This record gives sequence, structure tokens and C-alpha cells, in this order.
Amino acid sequence: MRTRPIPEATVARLPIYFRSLLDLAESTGATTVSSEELARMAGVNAAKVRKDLSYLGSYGTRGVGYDVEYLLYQISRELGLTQDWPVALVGAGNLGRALASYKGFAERGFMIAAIFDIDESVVGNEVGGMTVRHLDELKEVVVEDGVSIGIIAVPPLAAQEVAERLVDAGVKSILNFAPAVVNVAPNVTVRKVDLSNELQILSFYQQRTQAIATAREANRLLRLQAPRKPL
Amino acid sequence: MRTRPIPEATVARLPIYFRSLLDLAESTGATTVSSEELARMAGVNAAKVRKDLSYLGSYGTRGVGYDVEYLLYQISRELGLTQDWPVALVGAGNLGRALASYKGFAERGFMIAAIFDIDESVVGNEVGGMTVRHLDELKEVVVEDGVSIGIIAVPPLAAQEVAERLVDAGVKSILNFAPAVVNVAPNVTVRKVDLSNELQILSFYQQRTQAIATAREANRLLRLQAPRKPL
DNA sequence: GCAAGCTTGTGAGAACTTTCACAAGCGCGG
DNA sequence: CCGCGCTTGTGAAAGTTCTCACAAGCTTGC
Repeated sequence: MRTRPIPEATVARLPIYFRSLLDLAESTGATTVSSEELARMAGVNAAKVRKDLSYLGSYGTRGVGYDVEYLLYQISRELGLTQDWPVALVGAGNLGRALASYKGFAERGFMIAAIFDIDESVVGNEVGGMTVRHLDELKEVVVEDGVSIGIIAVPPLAAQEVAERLVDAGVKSILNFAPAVVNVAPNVTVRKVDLSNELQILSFYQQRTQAIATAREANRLLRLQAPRKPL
Repeated sequence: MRTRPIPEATVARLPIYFRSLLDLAESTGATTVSSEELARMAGVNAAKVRKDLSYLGSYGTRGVGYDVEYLLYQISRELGLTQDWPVALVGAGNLGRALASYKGFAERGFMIAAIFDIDESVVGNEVGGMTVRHLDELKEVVVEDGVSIGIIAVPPLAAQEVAERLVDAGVKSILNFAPAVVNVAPNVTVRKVDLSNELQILSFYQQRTQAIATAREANRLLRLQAPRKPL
């Protein structure tokens, strides 16, 4: 049994290490990697890499580094990537269709079991090699295919209802792309990806530096106009 | 001048409060809102809302709450949403096309100035009412339209080069959808959205609860087989 | 088999974030 | 104009995350 639980911040970085290690194995064929190098690839610092990996166990060798294959295996086991996860995708609009065709999911073992919509004019269409099904068939599919992860890609007003239907069908984890907060029972995990929020955060920092530049410029002009009195 | 800088964690929540307030104003027409109510809408707790808003200034009224309109204005000002931000979108694949058609960006003042690709068979196509331009025209557009935000929606191997070209063109903030770490000068802000990482994080927590359930089940079976000795 | 050179694993401290709890202050009713 | 009820704003405590720095320990070369 594990002594300490793995901190959330660490969990969020494991997929990054995982991809970095895959890249490394593929491109250089290196069999070991130091925390220093892994840190560079993952865009973090070496101490963080070591601390993070130490939560998984003592998988490194002092003086040498980490065995790439072994570490890959351990991380994939930790992340549950040793099995395939069928996923129910709800919403066949722009975003839903893009997600349905997104290769990155299948590469990590996340198979879209089915794509659902409620709009009769969309149901029956082909999307990413699948036929869009009506949302009413959700429970059926979830039970039959053992789906435990759902993706919400519907307009914000429909998000809460879709979330409830997913939970009711038996889904335990939800990835929500709709720009709306969804409330579910505490035993269901929800993660949110909000595209426009991200841009707003960027514009916050962008505007701040612009504001500073503007203030500096204003100061400069003021100084030119009315130079400070000498003492 | 501001005494304390606004913490990152708070900045990340401001867009959520902003949307919650918009929803509130639109649906109920309420003119004031308490931290309690805003917290419920945003999916956080009231103390956090108050602390967060206190970084912007003292905009509430004790015994009453916050004026919805005024707070909306203050947050939008803080986030830089009082101006429009032209955005350069690089990559006209599945994801790029979906992003180009995404209404949520324009709603918050993020206008796609142009969409770029390097694939000659894609350049010239119509996407979301725009013609895909060649990446070589990037700098021209960035300078002419005063673009300061770029979105990367290209395959992982191309991400670093695109980032460099964006920075070279004069972009100061980047939203990276490619599943790859990009390194840029420290005066450029990068935020990452990694769709498959999010699913991996979900599967971590999912698998953990499954593992616990399995262990519990195993224990149950063991107990049945070999019951504990009575004292 | 020992010393030199690396690199891990981890305590300890710093920094950041969240939560608590309550004084301060506003508005309403009498 | 006073007292009561409500809600903010915020110090202080608790919890989490990051960083530092170094002992522990492995490998290689001689």
C-alpha cells in the first residue's frame, strides 16, 4: 500500500513526463534519462521531476538516472494507461466533431465508444468514422461498453443536463468543454477545459505588460514636458 | 498603483466569475449578488470569492453584496476585455478548423485575424468564413493587424517551430493546443491546453477508485474464505 | 577495493493558496 | 437615531506546492 497519496499537482504532470519519455525513446533510443534531461523536455525543473517521481516509488538509480522503459511502464500503470478506456462523446457540433477525429485520444487508449447528439438533423450523420447516435441511447451504450468517462461538447445551457444524464448512465469521470460550471455528485470527477477562459487569462497578462509600457511611456513624456526640479 | 499583485490562482478564476455574472445578469436581471451566490454559480466557496475580489479592490457593499454591473466592468477591465484582441490561428487541421468556427472566442472579443497553414493543399480553403493563408504571411498579418496573441493547433513536431515564428513575428502570448512543450523567451507567455492529458488525469483518479473497489472486493472474499480468529 | 564523479531521494524551508472566523460597516425598521 | 441582521474584507492559521541543498548510493577507472 502507498504511504502518501500522490499530490494533485504531481498527477497533472505525469502525462507530460509520459509523453516526454515516449518522445525520448522514439527519437534518441536512450535507455536511461536523468531528472535534468527529463525536466528540460517537460519544461519544469529537475528537483520537481525527482520529487514527482519519488511519489511513485524509488525507480531511479543514483549516479545513473531513470530507466526509460521501466519508468514509462510505471507511469502508464499509475495513470491507468495499461488498459483501454471507452469514452462517450456528447455533442456533434464543431468541437465534438473535431474531438471525434482527434488522433491523440486513441493513441493513449481512449477510444470513442460512441458520439451522441440530441439534434435530429445531426443524428445519423457520419463523424470520424462513426454514426452520431441519439442521446437517448446513451445509457444503453454506457452499460454495454462499460464506459466510465464522458466528454461534454455541447452548448453551455445544455451542459448541466448532459452531465446529469452521463452520471445517471453510470459515467464516473467527465471532461467538460462547455463554458459552464456543472455540478455532480461528489463521487464523480469533473475536469474542465475552457478555451475562451485561457485566452482571457492570456489577455490579462498581456494587458498588464502593455499597461506598464504605457505608464512608462506616459512618465517619459511627462518628464520631457516638466523636468524634475534639481535639489 | 496596486499594492499587491493579483495571484495567479485568482487570475485563473476571474473569467469564471465573469461568465457567472453575465449569466446572472442575463437570466435573473439581479442588480446585486452576494459572495455566497456567486460562489455557488462559479463552483467555489464564498471565502475564496471574497478574497479573490478583494485583490481587485473594495467593490462590494457590506450587508448588501456586489453590484453586478460594476463588478462586471471591473473584472472585464482587469482581464483586458474592454478591448478587442486580434488572434493569429496557426493550423487548419481538425482542431484548427473547429477553433476557427468557435463562437466563444468572438463573444469575449477575441477575433481570429487570420488562419494559417503550411500545407499547400489546405492554403486557400475556406474555414469559418476565412481563407486559409500560408504561414509565410504570418509576420505581415501580425504587424499589420497588431496581433499579440497566437494559437498553435498544429501537430506536435511542428509546434516548436510555429512558436518561434509567432514570437519572431511579434506575438507576446501563445495558447498551445499541440501536445508538445514549447520553449520561448521569458517575456512571452505560453499557456497549454492538452486534451489527452486531461483524459489521462481523469483515468488516474478513475483507476484509483476502481483499484480501491477491487482491493475491497478481494478483502471481502479473503475474509469469507479465512475469517479472522475471534479474540 | 578505493576514490572520483554523477545523480537520485528527501528533509527543511520558502512561497503560494485555501480556509477560517470575526470585526467592520451598511441598510432597514421601528 | 438606534439596534439588529446581513455581508464584506481581511488577518491569521492550515494546507499545499515548490525549491534548495546535500547525504546516500551507484558506476567507472585504476
